Amino acid sequence: MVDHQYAFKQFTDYLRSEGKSITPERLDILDLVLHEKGHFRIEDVIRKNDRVSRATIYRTLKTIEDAGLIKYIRTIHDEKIFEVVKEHHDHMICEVCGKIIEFHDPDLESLQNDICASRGFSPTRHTMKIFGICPACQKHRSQKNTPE
Amino acid sequence: MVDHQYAFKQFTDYLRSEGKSITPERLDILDLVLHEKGHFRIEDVIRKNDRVSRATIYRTLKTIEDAGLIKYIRTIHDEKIFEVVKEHHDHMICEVCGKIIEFHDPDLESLQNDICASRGFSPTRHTMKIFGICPACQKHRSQKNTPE
DNA sequence: GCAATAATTGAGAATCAATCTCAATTATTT
DNA sequence: AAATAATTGAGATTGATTCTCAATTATTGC
Repeated sequence: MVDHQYAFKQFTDYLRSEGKSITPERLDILDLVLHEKGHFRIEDVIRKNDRVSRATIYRTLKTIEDAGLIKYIRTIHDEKIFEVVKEHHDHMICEVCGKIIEFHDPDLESLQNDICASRGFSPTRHTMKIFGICPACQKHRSQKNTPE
Repeated sequence: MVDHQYAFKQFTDYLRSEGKSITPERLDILDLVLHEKGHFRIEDVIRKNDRVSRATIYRTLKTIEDAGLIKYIRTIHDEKIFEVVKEHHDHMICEVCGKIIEFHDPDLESLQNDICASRGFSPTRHTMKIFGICPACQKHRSQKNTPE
């Protein structure tokens, strides 16, 4: 879980450092976003909020993203899915049910650094997505295919 | 480089297996795509082709993608960039000049399989993008920042 | 090869997410 | 509290992509 108070401080610090105003709209959207469980879409934010305009929601999500508090990934169907940034992690995406599983592997991180170093590339960040079938969907499948 | 003749066979086989027609439009687009050097955008195909309609280009690129001959990645600016599928590889993307560097690392592949196995996830494919600064842009930067 | 059938194409309309415009409003600065 | 600067909202606009459907072309069965 993310510390809301800390996130708000990070956000307001960011806004001040950029000479941007601290507005109720921006704080409302951040609050809404922090209360989202896991992953959410822009339309979720638009639907759940009856006060802030669509344009401001788009603008504000970009601002929150610039502040480093949220980021998005793309599903197989090219949908933008946002999430609150916690510690760095990568994603497994189930092709059957769409479930997004987060994982982190230190070996993967160091291997990536090695790969970059050997090619003179200076990495700032990366994304890795593994598509496949999650454990639950594997079970369903084998049940379906196994006659009794 | 990709063997064009083999690619055409793979494409026509795919079309037949799906009950789809083999049309000059489809073959033209595949031919154009195979002649693209490296990475290309849909608008490149639209511009370079004066015969086939925009709608058919969109439809056909999707068909060629379904046939497994091309795929796309997203840049930092969310642009769709297509490429002809060769052996599997991942990407480094320069945040300064936009250059796309392909790489392949067997250790990375086996590590991914290990990670999936330990979580009961059955992988079908993955994408990995490392964002950062390419060797050439690093050189430019250090030159700029170094007074003479 | 030829008719019957099925699939594809093109032109432009439609859609959809995202962005822009600009006057009205609100936050910040002094 | 006034002056200044930034933001907001409503709706228009954009731009990429998809859809529609009549006309065209490919495939199938003889």
